[in-house]
Amino acid sequence: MNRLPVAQRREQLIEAALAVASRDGIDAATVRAVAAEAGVSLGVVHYCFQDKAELMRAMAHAITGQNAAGSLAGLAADAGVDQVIDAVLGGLWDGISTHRGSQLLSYELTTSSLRHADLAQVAKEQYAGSWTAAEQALAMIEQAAGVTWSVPRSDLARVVVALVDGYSLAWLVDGDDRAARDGLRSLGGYLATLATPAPAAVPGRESADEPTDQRTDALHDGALVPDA
Amino acid sequence: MNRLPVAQRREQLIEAALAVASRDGIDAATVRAVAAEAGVSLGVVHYCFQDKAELMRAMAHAITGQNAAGSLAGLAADAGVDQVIDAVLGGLWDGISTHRGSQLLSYELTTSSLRHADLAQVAKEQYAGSWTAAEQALAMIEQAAGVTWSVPRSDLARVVVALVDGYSLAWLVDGDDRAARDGLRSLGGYLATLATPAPAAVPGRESADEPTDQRTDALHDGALVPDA
DNA sequence: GTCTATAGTTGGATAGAC
DNA sequence: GTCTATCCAACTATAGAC
Repeated sequence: MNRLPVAQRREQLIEAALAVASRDGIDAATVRAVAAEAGVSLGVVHYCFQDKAELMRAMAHAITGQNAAGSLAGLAADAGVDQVIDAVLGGLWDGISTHRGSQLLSYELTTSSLRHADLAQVAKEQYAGSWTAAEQALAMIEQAAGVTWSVPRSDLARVVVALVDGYSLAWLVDGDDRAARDGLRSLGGYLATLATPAPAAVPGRESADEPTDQRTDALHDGALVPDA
Repeated sequence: MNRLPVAQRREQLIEAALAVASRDGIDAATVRAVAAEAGVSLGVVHYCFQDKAELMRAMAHAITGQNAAGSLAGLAADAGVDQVIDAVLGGLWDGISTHRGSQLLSYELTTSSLRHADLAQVAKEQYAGSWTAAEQALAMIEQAAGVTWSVPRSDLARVVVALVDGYSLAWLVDGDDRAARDGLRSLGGYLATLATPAPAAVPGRESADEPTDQRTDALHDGALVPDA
């Protein structure tokens, strides 16, 4: 009915594809189903996208974009390292657990990408995006809490992404939100373990405690495992 | 050609399904493709399995079984905790990295299971199996190295599985075997952190070092992040 | 028990009217 | 730009000959 410019139509179709795929799975996101969801006819989709793979790539690009955006928001004012870390990880998990379908779709996209040459770039972009986002989050923690990491940020980012992936998968399977949250709090405790007061950034703050004791305490508090 | 008893024919078809799905992906494992791989005609598959879902369930059961079996083997004689842990994790990773297709198929099965009611049990069985296998591996480490964990085994198992999953996914995407191995060695260092000498098992061994210092040293050595 | 043949769907892609 | 109609391929599943 409505006559729209192609670019706008594309956005509408990508949105529809995301809706269908998040709700019913990647296999259900057929060209027909996407067209129906958007309320347009089959031909329109093929007019806007060369083939189905291009639609899937566009959809993947959209979902990784919103994932990256999600983890950026909501960082409180400067507080203790533990509080800042917990806030970031908590916000990250809220974003994940309130979008179960999207999260599952992300993994479906990853595995699909690893099988089909058409989508080869998708998985690489997903993880490049995740690692970058994790590094940025770590950088924000540094800035907000006035600390630096005793380990390269890129290595730390890889651990965080791996553990979040692992807990997300487990949560998708057994739905145990508590276990995931406890696991992430433990990861937070472990991260605090690796934070040391920044040398010059915030003067008049480095007098209280030396890093080494802080580490040991944080380890006992939570480390990577839920409190016994 | 050959006339086989049904049970044997089923095994052959399951094997064929695993071959196709590991090589070309779960979507390529159609009834037709499995029949062709096994060298039988289409009707035979429907004679042995009620429908495709039953074949997929059987295939999933087979792959989780061999995964569990894989992590059991190869545990050296008693040595230091670090050596035993590294041996177990190393063996685990060898099993994963030499079967890329199977590993990817496992994740495809998980996501498929989470979408299709027909396969609802598959993912639950996968993770029940993984967690159990991890707990058993942890128990074997306890026995072989003469230690106990300062944290519930079930919690520890969940961390191990999550991290292995996360690193496996990342490795499937970027193929960085080094990063995965380093990450797992770090996990090993972290696990050693939580191991304390067993109270009564091996007498004449608890005199040297008290647990607390051991923890701190292990943390500095490796923890969860590759050595800087 | 095994095969061929075929029914019945579904999905990707295109042609051509409007 | 949009829609209808259609082609073609691939899939699951079954029926029936041998």
